[in-house]
Amino acid sequence: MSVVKTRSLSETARQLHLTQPTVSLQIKRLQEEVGEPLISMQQQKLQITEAGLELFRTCKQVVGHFEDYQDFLAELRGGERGRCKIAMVNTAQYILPKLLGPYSNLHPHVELPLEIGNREEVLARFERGEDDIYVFSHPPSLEQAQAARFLHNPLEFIVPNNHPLLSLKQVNLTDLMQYRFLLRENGSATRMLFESELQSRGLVLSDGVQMASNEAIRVAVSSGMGISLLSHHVLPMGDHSFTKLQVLDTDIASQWYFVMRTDRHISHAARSFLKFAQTNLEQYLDIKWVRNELHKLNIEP
Amino acid sequence: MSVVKTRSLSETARQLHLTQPTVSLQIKRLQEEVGEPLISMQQQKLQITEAGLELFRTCKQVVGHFEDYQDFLAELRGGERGRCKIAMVNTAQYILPKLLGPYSNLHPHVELPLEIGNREEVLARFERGEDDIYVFSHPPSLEQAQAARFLHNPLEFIVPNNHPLLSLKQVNLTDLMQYRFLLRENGSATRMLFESELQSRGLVLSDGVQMASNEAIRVAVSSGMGISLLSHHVLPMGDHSFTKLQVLDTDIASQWYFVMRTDRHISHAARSFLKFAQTNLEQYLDIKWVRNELHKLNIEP
DNA sequence: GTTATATATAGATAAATATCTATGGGGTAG
DNA sequence: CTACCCCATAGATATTTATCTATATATAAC
Repeated sequence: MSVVKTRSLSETARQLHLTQPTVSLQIKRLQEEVGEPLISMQQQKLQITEAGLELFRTCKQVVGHFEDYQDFLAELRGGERGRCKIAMVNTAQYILPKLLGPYSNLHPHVELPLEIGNREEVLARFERGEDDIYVFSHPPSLEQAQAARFLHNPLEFIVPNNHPLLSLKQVNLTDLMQYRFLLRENGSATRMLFESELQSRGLVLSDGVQMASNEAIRVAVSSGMGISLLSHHVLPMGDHSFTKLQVLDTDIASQWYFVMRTDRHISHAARSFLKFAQTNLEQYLDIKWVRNELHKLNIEP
Repeated sequence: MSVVKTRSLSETARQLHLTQPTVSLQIKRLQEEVGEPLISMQQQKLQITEAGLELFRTCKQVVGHFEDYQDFLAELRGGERGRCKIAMVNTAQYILPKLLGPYSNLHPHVELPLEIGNREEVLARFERGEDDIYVFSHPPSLEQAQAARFLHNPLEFIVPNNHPLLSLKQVNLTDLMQYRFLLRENGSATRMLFESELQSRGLVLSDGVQMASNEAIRVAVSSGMGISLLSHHVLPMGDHSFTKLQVLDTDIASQWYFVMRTDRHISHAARSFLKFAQTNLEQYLDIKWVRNELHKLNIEP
């Protein structure tokens, strides 16, 4: 490269802190490799041949490509580019987009593929290490898991409008047992939490119906099919097709956690997203429920 | 590269006839060099990371550029591309384009810079080795020169229309001596030839005027300024503003030669042009004058 | 549980590579 | 004509590189 600019082997050697024979030999070998003369002497001046010039152009382009790659790496490292795969349990899909949206606007080149499943499915993904970040209500207590709470998740009882319970002055958990309960499938965090509450108080449901999604349950309650317990964050603000029920002696709540594997490499994009979350949780989520413990995650490089 | 396709280090090793540790180590070192993980294991399957994929793309492009360069070299070697610098004496500029035109159409990517000068100038260029091919009437007899005749160059006497000589039944060289002769500068091949002819016959010109170009001489003769001796090839066919004079006892002619240096690398384009000339001289030049001795040049690689 | 397969690591080695110093030849400029 | 600058070549050497064998580890298949 330098030879093309200086048109002199000796000068090149000086610039590169090499000796002249070294440069001479390098050029000679390069010519043998190419099979064509790359330079020629003309009136004691070194000329670059056509083949030499074209090789020079080729090399410039190649160097350009590697520089582009370095730029790509820089963006990757800065968290401006890359991929951050997130797997979350169903309930979280109502709340996480409030964070993902602003983040995605700030880092448009970061891919954010989302996986949504029930607890069991997300757990399986975690065990296979398919994603960068997992969102659980009840993080697995495996040693490869590091978890940090970020949001309080209060559960609320909902009943159809005009339900008999609404006419009572005050309602206790026991009062609810006689009604048909609509619940998510076994293993769902909400259901686990509810059932353990019942068990610890020695209560038993008289009638339970299993439904596949939070929306299905909400709509079913609205149409009088039964009563249920749902995450506060799942209930649309302006929806009056059902009624929230205050149950005096009961306060069931869980937390949401960001979970990561300790034994897997943390992608720059994931690191970048978590940092963003750590500093912006309060801004994008209802500050009433925010529980920012993201510092517990080991996200520094 | 193969790793990206096979998604397996062992399989790659088999395909490349290497052992698995070799591939493993190579990838490891590549990752250390890049400073980012390029592959990752996921459920026992090898995944390529973003950084890895981007590097793969970069490498494909780089390989592409070198393949382009190989194509360039192939064209260069086939004489379809490159440069063939030709320096010729003034007189030759009337005849050589008849060869250069068809050749250039056949090989549009070959650059054909032409240098035109008087004998002295072209000789200087030859000595400095500035061009690939030289065209002389009287090739230098240096040992670094190899020359091959390709065209007979008869010289013709021209006189103004209605010149007294035209009324003579027959004209001898001696008859011309009393008239003013228009001649090219000293060192011109035509002049050299003419003067040596005069000298060998003990003749002396009474009056000579030196002019810089063949055209100037032709026009000057037409306008009655004197008489001259010019190459047959310089005289336009349909021009009747002057008259050719048959001189009985005199037949002056020279030859045109392609000349090359033996001590310089012959460019593929030059080789290609000379081959073209060798096989097509008769087609593009008046066959009456062609003297094809190009086989004397050592133009095989 | 045993076997097979995939990747990772350590240690050894032969080949290739990048250098250097020393020297020779050709040409230019005092 | 001599000193100087340029490039070319030869010989020596130290480092780097590519590669192997042997072995360990983890997972999947039987």
